[in-house]
Order: sequence, then structure tokens, then C-alpha cells
Amino acid sequence: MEWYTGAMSTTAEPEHMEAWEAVIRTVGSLLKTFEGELQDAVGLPLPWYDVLIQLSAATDGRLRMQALAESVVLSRSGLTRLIDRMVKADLVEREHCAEDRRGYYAVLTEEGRRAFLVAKPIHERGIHEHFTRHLDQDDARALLAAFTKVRKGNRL
Amino acid sequence: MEWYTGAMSTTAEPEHMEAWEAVIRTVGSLLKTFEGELQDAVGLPLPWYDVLIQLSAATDGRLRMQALAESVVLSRSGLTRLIDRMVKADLVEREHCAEDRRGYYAVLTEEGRRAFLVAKPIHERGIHEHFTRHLDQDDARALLAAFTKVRKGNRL
DNA sequence: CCTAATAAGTTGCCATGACAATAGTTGGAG
DNA sequence: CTCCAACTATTGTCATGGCAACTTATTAGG
Repeated sequence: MEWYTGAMSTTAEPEHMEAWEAVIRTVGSLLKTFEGELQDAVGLPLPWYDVLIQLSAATDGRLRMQALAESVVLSRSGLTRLIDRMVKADLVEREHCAEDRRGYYAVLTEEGRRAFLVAKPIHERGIHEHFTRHLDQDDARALLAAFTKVRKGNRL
Repeated sequence: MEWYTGAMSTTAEPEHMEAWEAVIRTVGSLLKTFEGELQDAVGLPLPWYDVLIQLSAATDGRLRMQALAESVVLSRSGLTRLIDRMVKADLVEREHCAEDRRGYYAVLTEEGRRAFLVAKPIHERGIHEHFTRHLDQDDARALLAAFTKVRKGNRL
């Protein structure tokens, strides 16, 4: 279907466009803020924290590189280097996969678990302070509903 | 661009945290999609397009580097390099600022205006296809309202 | 005025991430 | 079986962005 050809493309739904604009600018700024807070408080970059979250949520604190890359939304090569750094920092270990010898697991170390437990409340406070504090229950519900629709619509 | 989910909350606002997670995940994927579409169709990276938007919206198609850096959410040095590339591509010119000789304007060239006019409908169609198409008027309004609150609350 | 403090942009240097090519592994078709 | 296509992860190379130092210009204080 082509309802968005011709005149539509030059005057496309100003209210929707405005919403998107507000979303990306705000999210961009918030991410910078959160990155700074985590860095200052625990010396942990946000991508590291994201890996810690994913591994902490996984059974046995381990995930295949593949799965981790998808949940972190980072390229495979990007994740390889990220894990390299975290291994060097003793937060994560690599473990050869027994069933499929092509694969590797990234596994949380004790140090990694500790770092996560320290970082988590700090980051959550940041989210509250800069994001959720400004929203009431209806806002949050509407937001969640809208973004869920978009995700499903794009099969993400 | 980097897209990191917050932790699932154990605190008092699971619905808010969930909303943030949905936002950040969805936005991350959408940005990758839009970047790819723009790149394929016009060979234009998303940050370039963002600069073109800002300059097109400004009077005389010109903005101080400082102002541009803020609206694009990039550090000053980052913007310097971005503008360097766009100058090399003839989309933008630098112009010495008369009132304050420390300053520079980034100014749209004719080529820049044309590139913007080509890219704009493509990008807007992408936004429609992957984002706004899945939202009704109420969703869009709620979204805009919520993110506006957050922005004001953070003085962004 | 003249000097110190501040501001606007740029540059050096480094960290991070993407893309393409590569090595090792698996599994299926003939 | 064997060979080849597909898959997992890593590596080489390069582009991009940030921080801190620096240059040049403006402003404030005495």
C-alpha cells in the first residue's frame, strides 16, 4: 500500500514527527547523563554495565557471544572487543563451549557480580532521578504501550 | 549510537523501569534501521542529516558551532570533525563570525540544501514506516507530552 | 589601559565500534 | 565418506567521537 506517496511525503504527520524528534533528543541526552553518572560513581562505562545486566539475568551468569551481542545491540566484533576489556578487568571470563566448539560463553566472575551489585542501584537511581520521576503512572503506561506497539510492528 | 537497557527494577516503580527499557531498546533498533536506509538511499550518515535539519531550520541556513553542537548532542570537538567532513563534501561552509571573531558559523551550501531535500522524504518515510505507522493520534500525543516533561524536568 | 579570567573552536591523542576478511567448526547433499 | 555451504567468533583496518591541551578573542577587575 502506498498512502504515503506524493504530498504525504512532504507534509508527513507533524505531530508524529515531533514525537519522534522529542524521543531521540531526550534519549540521547539521558544516555550521556547515565554514562557520566556510572562512570563517576563506579568507573564503569554503560556498555559494560549492560553486559553485566544481561549476564546476571542469565542462568549461571553465562551467555553465548551471539546471544549477548543481540541483547546488547552491538555488532559481533564490537562485542568481542568489549568482552576482551572486561576479561582484562576480571569482570568476565571466556569459556569454550563444549557442545559447539565454534562458540564461546561469556561468564560472570565473582568480581563481576560484585561490580554489578554496586552499579545497579546507582544506575536505577539515575533513571528515577532523570526519567521516571517526571512521569506519572499514565505517562509510563502510555509510553510502554506505544513502544510495545512499535516493537511488535517491526518484529523486534 | 549505543543503546543500553536499564536493569529490571526491584524498586518501587517496575512500570516506569519497564517503560525506559522499552524506549531504549526500540529507539536503538530504529536508529540502526534509519541509518541504514539513509545510507543506502542517499549515502548520508544520520548525523550529517541531523546537521542538515538544524541548519535548514535556522534563519539563513546558518548556526554557530556551539549552538549546533548542543542541538545535535555532540561534543564541540566531535562537531568540528563532523563539519570538517561535510565541508569536504561541499554540503556546508564555514564562515567567520563578524560580531565575535572567536566564533564560526556553519552555513548550508546550495548542495547542502539539495541533499537535504532529497534525504528528507526518504527519512520521513522511514519514520512513518517503522514508527508512526504503528501509533494513533493519542499515542503520539502521549509520547510527546511525556518526553517533553522529561526534557523540561532535566532542563534540556 | 593592562592583565587575568573566561569563552569559542580546533587539534593531538586515544578509546570504541563497524565492516570485511579470516580461521575454525558443523552439517547436509551427493 | 567427502566436499562445500553456512555458522561462530575473532582480527585487521578504518571512521568516529571524547577529553584535555592549546590558540585566539572577549570581558572583567584593578
